[in-house]
Amino acid sequence: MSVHLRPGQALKLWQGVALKEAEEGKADLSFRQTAILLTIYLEAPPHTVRGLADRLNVTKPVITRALDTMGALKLVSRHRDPRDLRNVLIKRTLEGALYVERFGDRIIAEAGELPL
Amino acid sequence: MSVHLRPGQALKLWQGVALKEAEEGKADLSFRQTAILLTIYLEAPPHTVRGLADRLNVTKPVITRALDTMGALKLVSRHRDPRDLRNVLIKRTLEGALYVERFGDRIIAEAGELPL
DNA sequence: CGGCAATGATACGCTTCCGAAATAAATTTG
DNA sequence: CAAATTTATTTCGGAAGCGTATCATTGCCG
Repeated sequence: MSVHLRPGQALKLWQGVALKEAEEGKADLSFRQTAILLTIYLEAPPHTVRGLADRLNVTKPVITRALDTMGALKLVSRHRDPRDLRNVLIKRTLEGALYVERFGDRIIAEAGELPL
Repeated sequence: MSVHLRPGQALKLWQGVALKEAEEGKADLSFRQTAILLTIYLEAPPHTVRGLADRLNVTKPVITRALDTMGALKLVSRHRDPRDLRNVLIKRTLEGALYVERFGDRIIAEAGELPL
């Protein structure tokens, strides 16, 4: 049983989630920010500024700024790496985990309402 | 055959699309902008500023500004309604249609690569 | 030790975006 | 026709984002 989507379904799914997120969302994250957040929460640590910048093919200030805003929203946190003080390790937070979980639920709910 | 997603799959799907869009995307649209764009392209016209503002539960200047930037990207166009000159009708463009179509394809491609 | 590389943050000028309020134009209503 | 309503835009001060370039700190290695 693989995940099959027709074009109309895929776009409708995305629209539904974007609509709900835009309506009540505190965040209004961009594609970049969303990619950063989900990468932190879905891929294995450790996550560093450099690593995320390479992963996303963007410059380091982009990551720094995204971490600033997401940090203010308590979605992620930063800690200096004790083993190499140049590094900053990006850690997950309880709030961030809840946000991501709720986001996943929203996608699933939208998918379930798609016309067949 | 309904569209079923498990939490991990849903989030991985979103991450994959967001990653690709962030990597090579010219736009880096926010949730709001994405919702506006997809609503214009998926729902039946006519679309007006007021209508979109109500649909998204945001203020009108938000729509005006989004149309400014998306218009600059040629993703949508604006035309005065000849039957009521107060209204602005938002129309689809060729570029926008191609963008949305390509976006749908990207979602489908990501969905197809999801682990089962 | 001393120079060099690597890492993350910051500065700069600019663009975009925000919400709230004010404005401009067109239509409807009394 | 004048007044009130509707629609979209503009303005305001302020926040946040961008890319490029530069800094400060840390580690590495000869």
